[in-house]
Amino acid sequence: MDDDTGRTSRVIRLARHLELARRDVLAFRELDIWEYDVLAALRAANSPHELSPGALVNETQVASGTMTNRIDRLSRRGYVTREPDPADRRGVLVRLTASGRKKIDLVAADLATAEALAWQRLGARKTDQLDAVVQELIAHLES
Amino acid sequence: MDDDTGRTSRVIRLARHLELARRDVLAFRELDIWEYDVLAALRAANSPHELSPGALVNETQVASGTMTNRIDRLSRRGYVTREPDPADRRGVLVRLTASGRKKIDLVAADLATAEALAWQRLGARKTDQLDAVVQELIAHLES
DNA sequence: TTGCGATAGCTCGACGTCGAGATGGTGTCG
DNA sequence: CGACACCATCTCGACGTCGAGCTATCGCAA
Repeated sequence: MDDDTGRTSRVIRLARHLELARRDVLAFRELDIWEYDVLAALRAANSPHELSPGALVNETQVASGTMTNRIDRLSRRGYVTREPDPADRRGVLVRLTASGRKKIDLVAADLATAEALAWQRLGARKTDQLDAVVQELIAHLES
Repeated sequence: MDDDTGRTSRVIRLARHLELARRDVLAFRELDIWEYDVLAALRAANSPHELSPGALVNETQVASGTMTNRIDRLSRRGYVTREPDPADRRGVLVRLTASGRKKIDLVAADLATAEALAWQRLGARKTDQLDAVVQELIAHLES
């Protein structure tokens, strides 16, 4: 099988499996995938770990109304707060709380363990090949 | 970059790009991705090109109520019909119409052209490597 | 045959997402 | 300094999905 449509479909299907596996790992910590995505984006921002809703929209590829809703729910859970942006009064900065940071660090460790194990079975040679190809494709598609 | 969580995230992100690209190609023919998925599954079934709603649920990984809704809309569009299953009076067989078959063949050709072009840029060596890795992973994950 | 647990597909209320429009703020140009 | 085009975020109604529960049917066991 080397038809191009099939290959595209298989990559999409693989990603679906990976997301499902991720969902299962996160379920142990009572976290949804979208919560992980938002918290991980905030964690990656340095210092006070804060980003604007707009930046989070770009990172996670959802509509603006969806992000408003998600920030609301994360803040109800105590993982983030909405701070006024000192540099732009229209703006808001979503900031990771101490509790949110503890949470994301915990689940990130879980995920790292689980996924390291999964990738290990493929062997270093093949994961390297995969990395090279995937990164080249992403680099091209995001330019 | 060779951390395992990052690799997983990148594969998921790549799949998202591929789906978006697919969406754009299908948009020219006024077809949604979910419509393509259902019609393609039916097209792959041989002879009268029919499958039960349950089989379509398995193929496309959506909830049963969602599939009912999708079959309704596809049948309103004239692409499929609901036939009684002669072997089981509870059952239904969703059958591709002539119009539906024409449609799926057309868009499948579009997709093949577009994606052949895209993969070509990667080079045969790398696409082969990708195929090998992706197929091994899928085989493992689906067992 | 009759009883009954399993199964197929559908119904429908709850919920999340989308995205156009509203609101208030910014900053540039004459 | 106004005027105005642009921008960030939130609001809210329309829509699709989910999934538990329903009805009709199946098929096996007694």
